Amino acid sequence: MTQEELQEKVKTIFSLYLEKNQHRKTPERFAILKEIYDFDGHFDIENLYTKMKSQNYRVSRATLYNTIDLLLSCNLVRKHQFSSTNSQFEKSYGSKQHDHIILTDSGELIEFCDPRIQTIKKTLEDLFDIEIEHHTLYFYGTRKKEKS
Amino acid sequence: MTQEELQEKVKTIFSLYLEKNQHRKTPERFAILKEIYDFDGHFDIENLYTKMKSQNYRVSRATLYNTIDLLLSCNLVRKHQFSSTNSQFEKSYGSKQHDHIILTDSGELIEFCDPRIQTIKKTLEDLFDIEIEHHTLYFYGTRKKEKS
DNA sequence: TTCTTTGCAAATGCTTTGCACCCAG
DNA sequence: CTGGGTGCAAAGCATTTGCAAAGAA
Repeated sequence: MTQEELQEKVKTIFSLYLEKNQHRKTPERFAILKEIYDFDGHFDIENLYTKMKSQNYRVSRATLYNTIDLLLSCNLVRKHQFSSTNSQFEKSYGSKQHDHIILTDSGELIEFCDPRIQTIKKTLEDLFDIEIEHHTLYFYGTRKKEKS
Repeated sequence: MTQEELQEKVKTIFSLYLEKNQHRKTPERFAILKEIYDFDGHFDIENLYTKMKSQNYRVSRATLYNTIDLLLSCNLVRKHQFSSTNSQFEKSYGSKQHDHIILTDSGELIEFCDPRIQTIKKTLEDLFDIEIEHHTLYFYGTRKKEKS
């Protein structure tokens, strides 16, 4: 899928979601979606605000928070709490489900996929008779020191 | 281990930690540790503050935050971010390592242990040549609806 | 005595809210 | 037209910081 096809795809998904939930299709909402999907990696509200302001969008933080909530609801965006200060986000459509390792000394972020997390999920669903919608898994560690 | 023995044990651990790191052994620090270990389940700073105030302790939120940081450093307390609003804590010594399921409809919290998380950890350590200190794993879900 | 730690209050910073105006339906 | 959505500024709230006083070493 090209970047352009991805943009079209998520625009359609968002559009259908808004329709279904009787929310209006404002240009702001689609502009924000586009900016998010133009960007790779993690971002926070301030990043996004600055990025859009520098491109001469007229947008407010309130609308960013607002729209991100909608995008979370239709699973086009994922939310993270790496630190307790602010929330981080990333686009989620078209990218593999993954979890994170945070290297606490450097702040570096590693993404990984491990199928065993799905088997744990299944076990828990059966064991507790629940339906699991999503999960968050973070490992915190450091690079191994070389032996001297 | 009785509750009393547990209290003695963690007091000793904390004491040694403070010594080793050249922090002072103030009565406030031990009072806070005691209150935390007297309590079962999760709590936040406000809970703890109210609880201690109602027992006529003279204590400030600043000191609570401060002391909790020390207790986190010596692994006597664990920190959680269930929501993005505030941090939750729980005592960690003498209780099995466990992870959490959050039932988003009721707010109910389930604790579980799954050894497979340790095998994932090992895999990652080898794969990325890192040392993992700890992790957080939360599953978010709902009780299964009965078929009607 | 010395200098860390304390309580208090003010400050900070992310997020939410109130409100008048705007515009999608 | 109408009511939901927007930008802006103010308010909220958890956490951090500054500072004078207290007290551990």
